[in-house]
Amino acid sequence: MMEIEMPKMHQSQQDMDLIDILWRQDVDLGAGREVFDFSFRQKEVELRRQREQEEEKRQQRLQDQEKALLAQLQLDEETGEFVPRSLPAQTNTTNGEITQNGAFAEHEGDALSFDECMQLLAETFPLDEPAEPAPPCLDVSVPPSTDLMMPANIPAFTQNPLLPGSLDQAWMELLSLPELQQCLNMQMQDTLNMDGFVKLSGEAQNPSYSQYLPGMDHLSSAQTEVCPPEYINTYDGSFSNMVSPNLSQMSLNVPDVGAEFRPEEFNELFYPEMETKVNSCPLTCDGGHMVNQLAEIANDPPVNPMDLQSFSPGNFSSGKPEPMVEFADSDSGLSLDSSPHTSSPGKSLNGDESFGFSDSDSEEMDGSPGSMESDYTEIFPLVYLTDEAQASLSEKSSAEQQEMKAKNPKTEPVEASGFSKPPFTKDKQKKRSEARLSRDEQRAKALQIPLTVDMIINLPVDDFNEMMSKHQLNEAQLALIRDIRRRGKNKVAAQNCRKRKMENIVGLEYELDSLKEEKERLKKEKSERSTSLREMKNQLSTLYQEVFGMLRDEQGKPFSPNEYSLQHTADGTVFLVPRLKKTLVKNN
DNA sequence: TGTGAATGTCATACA
DNA sequence: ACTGTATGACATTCA
Repeated sequence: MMEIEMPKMHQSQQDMDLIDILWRQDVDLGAGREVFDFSFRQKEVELRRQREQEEEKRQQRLQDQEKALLAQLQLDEETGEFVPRSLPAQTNTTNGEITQNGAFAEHEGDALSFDECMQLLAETFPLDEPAEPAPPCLDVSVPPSTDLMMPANIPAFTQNPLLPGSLDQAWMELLSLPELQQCLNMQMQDTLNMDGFVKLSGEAQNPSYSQYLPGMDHLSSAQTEVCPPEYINTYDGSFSNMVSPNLSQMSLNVPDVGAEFRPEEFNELFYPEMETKVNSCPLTCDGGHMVNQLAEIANDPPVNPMDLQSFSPGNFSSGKPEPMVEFADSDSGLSLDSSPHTSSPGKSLNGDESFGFSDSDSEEMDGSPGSMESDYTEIFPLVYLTDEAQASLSEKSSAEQQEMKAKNPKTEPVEASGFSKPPFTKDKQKKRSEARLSRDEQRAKALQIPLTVDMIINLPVDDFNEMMSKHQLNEAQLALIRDIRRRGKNKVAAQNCRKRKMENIVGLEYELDSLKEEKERLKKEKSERSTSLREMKNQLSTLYQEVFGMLRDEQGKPFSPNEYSLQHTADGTVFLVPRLKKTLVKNN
């Protein structure tokens, strides 16, 4: 339903992002999404003009870019993972292609500008270019249909991270992919040829990205191969500036915008298409035809699924063995609670959930079988983004993907070298905590919260409030910040609590041991005293008998023990007391 | 596959 | 009323 994305232009990027989020969340906005996009066409015109101007500049840069491309291709040859791809016949049209085109054609205004872009691209980057020695991505074994499908998907992911400044370069990167070029050409043709569009079915509108992710991975890895790390790195920092929630998911449209384009313009121009394409892809996959192809791609030896990690410019979480989960998440706008792993659906009160960033959602991500969220978050340390990011749902996924991607280059080499070795298995426990933290960071980034999680959690109340007042934050952002702060503090509190509990336990155990020792000591002392007392009594008895035996009466006779007894006073004086008399005395 | 440990998160009470 | 802290309970992940 929401898959048929209407052209979305914004009064402000933030507003539109919010609208987009709500839209994805099926929140009733009371009006069609296009209502919010009225400025789109106007901007499109502006973009068109700007593009023309920028075209010249881009032409100039073309040669340099081609050089870079060649270098990248060289890298591919070194890896040996990629086999030169034979360009599939453009006439080869798959369901997915049609769907994409249809979806693409859905937006009349967009279609026009896009056509121009495509033409421009075609002119700028002839198909024969990519036909260079080491066509990057796809293995020869990959079916042509796959090529058709994949370019639409992958390029978008790689594209996202591009910085405005390096956009043209990144674009060249993308263009270096034969599949992409083909796809672009096909789409252009289709766009020109197809007046109508294929209305997406419900299925299509509720895509299961997992189906084509393998292919994505494939391309991603290819892309990785193509792009030198340093080259990739150039995109990471600024990617946030131009990131559109959909961009991360979208496939190919990005490219033809001139390098001079500002990120906003870029997004505005292509966002609708991107989104449409994203949605359309699943439909294609649903068609079943593509599924097999994708499966083939996934199984394609040259490309290791984990190569995605190397996927640089911060788009995708492709590092995940099972991209499906990630997409499910990114797809959260479509079906947040659909996941069976949702720990507590509808539990969130803070609004995260409504934006697909709810805890439950996160849990879903983590908990999903095969989900590597925590793992890849570990691998891809958080990068704090600027304010320009979007607040849309898909944005979140894109943000995560970006992070993952950004981190990928680091882990990539190892994993790439050892395919058999399962990734993300080292220091998981340690990484896990990091991943947890980064999850909130991801949320914060997704909602373009201008504060770091660390700041949010650790700032004193006054400083925190001051910081909050410095930024204009919407409801969702405020809610998320509150949750992050609450969770962060509670996390620390829980850690302290457990620490104290353990300390208490240790202390009690120590005290118990001490008391046991004391008890033993006292028992031993008691025993000793008893022994001593017994000895003293014996000595006293002996002395008594000795003394008593020495006593004699007037007649020289010994006293009878039955009639007399010895008693002594406190001063040591001893008396011989008759027992009867003593008894009488006692009685008295 | 079951289990315990570690950790995060939530709910709640309290200061 | 709001915020922070403490803690029990539960969930998740991993070895």
